[in-house]
Amino acid sequence: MVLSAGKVVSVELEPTRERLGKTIGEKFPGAGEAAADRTGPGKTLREYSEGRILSEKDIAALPVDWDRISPFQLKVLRKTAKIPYGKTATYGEIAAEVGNPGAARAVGAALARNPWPVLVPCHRVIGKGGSLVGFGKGIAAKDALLKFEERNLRR
DNA sequence: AGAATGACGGACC
DNA sequence: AGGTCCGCCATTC
Repeated sequence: MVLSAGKVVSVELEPTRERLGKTIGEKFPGAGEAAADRTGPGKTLREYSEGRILSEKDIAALPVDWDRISPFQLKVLRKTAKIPYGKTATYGEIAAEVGNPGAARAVGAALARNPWPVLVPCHRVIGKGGSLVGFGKGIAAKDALLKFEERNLRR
């Protein structure tokens, strides 16, 4: 996870120092790393990984730099943030909900550049009919995240 | 300004 | 089920 001016700028599923360094250096000069902070986004991400069921409120509470993204992507991310833990929505549904029915493909493009994967639960957006379509870290990772959430809900 | 680019979706085979 | 083709839409170069 990378913070810039106290706001979440990037989240890595399996961060390596090389990747973080690359992200920080190339995309967000001046940003700092907050992988293990005890409060704020780092804490939220850690709790998620430990199985805590995050609510929409938890996501909304993140000090996210909403200015860095386009108006359309902003709408898509906000709508995505409302998908309940363990539930899923389709690209087409998100498109319709942000007022651009038919822009399913564009929704995919917007989510593909989600600066805060996992925290803004883009892994809960799937293809119509339940197909898992793509995911930045791979279909397997997407599947794993959904299974992970199902398990936690059943506990 | 125009063309290329996808984490879509629907039609068809 | 799986593969191709094509129309869509926001973004990027």
